[in-house]
Amino acid sequence: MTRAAASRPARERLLAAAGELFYESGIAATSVDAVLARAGVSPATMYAHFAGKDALVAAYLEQRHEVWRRTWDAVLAEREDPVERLLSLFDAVGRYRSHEGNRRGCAFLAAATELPADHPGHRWLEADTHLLVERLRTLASAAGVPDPDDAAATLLLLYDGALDRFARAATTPGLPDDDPLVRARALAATWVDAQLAGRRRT
Amino acid sequence: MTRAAASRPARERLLAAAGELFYESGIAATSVDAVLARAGVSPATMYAHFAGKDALVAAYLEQRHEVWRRTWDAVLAEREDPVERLLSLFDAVGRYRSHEGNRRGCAFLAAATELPADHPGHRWLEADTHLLVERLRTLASAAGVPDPDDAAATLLLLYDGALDRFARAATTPGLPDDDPLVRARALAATWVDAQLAGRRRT
DNA sequence: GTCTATACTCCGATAGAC
DNA sequence: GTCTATCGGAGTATAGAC
Repeated sequence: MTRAAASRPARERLLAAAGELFYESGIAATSVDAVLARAGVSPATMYAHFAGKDALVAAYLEQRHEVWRRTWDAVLAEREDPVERLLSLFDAVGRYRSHEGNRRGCAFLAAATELPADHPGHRWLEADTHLLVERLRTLASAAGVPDPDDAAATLLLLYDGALDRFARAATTPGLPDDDPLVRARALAATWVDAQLAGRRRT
Repeated sequence: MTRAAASRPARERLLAAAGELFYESGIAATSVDAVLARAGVSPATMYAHFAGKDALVAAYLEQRHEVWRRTWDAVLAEREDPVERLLSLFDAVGRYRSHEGNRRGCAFLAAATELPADHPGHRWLEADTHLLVERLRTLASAAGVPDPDDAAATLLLLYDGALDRFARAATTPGLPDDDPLVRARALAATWVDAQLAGRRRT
């Protein structure tokens, strides 16, 4: 019984296995063999679907990017208040994490430290940052924040901080257990309120 | 001319080479051979000083931890105002980065995503978090912040966020160029002021 | 499309001389 | 303490049959 359930197509099983192993153990530390074993796929089949490990890594990152984007879309679709829409970033992270079962930090930031500069997967790291900055800028503008660029930079800082705290908690269990997302969201809300109050006074 | 200047002892050259390569290219992606080549040291010499790659990695992390701690110590020694001492974290990061020439993010968080849970270097990742939390808690208490645990958690979040923005900037150059440390420090200062104002009113 | 078996490179670590 | 030379194993990728 070395094979996984072969009901789903091989490509799908490979991506699922890669998603778990790359995220849990790191990309460089995960061998192709390990992915093959978990997916229950032979080497030749994998190389029929992906040009090599680099291509598999890129597909893994693309998959995460798409799921994350759709998760945020879904949360946004539930919000009407402009400020709530701006702060939806933190709610979307919470939903993404609970849905995907992510215990560690941000897969894209982890990949950024592991991949060489010319790796094909780099495209998705840039796409992640681009999505965050552009969307935050647009939402901040719609919410009436005076300086949308400034708002995007501030919320991105709080977002990164919250995700890194998850990574820290994974290595050092003895930390205070409060939810970094709640903290980051609260700080963001306070900051946005101050910005809007400043605008009203001006 | 494949050898580096052999003036310094081999162990020192190995640590210097490891410090550059592990940080720039990642730990798992850096082979022992690459470290040996840059240090101008033969394999046998390295294994006379370090039990293996894991031990070299642990020594690399210990070295970074010590330098970082001393840098923060030096900045703290220059500050007398309790609030300035609490915020010195961000100034210390700035000095550490300019001194060490770090263009990427936090070496400890990067290592946390790369190293398996039982790696000997894990001790220094915990030491890093422990130093941050304990020191921030003590400094916050001295500054008269009502809830020192809360303050430590908030400043740690801003600290992590700033460091991650550096990692992001390394992968996506098209971002707004402002200094994340300045932003994080400003947010921290505002938060601390609000805490102190709240205490005075209470 | 998928498998078994294998080629070949690179890595981490060691043996033994000086 | 330091070197040269090399071993054993793991890793990525391919060949060829079904």
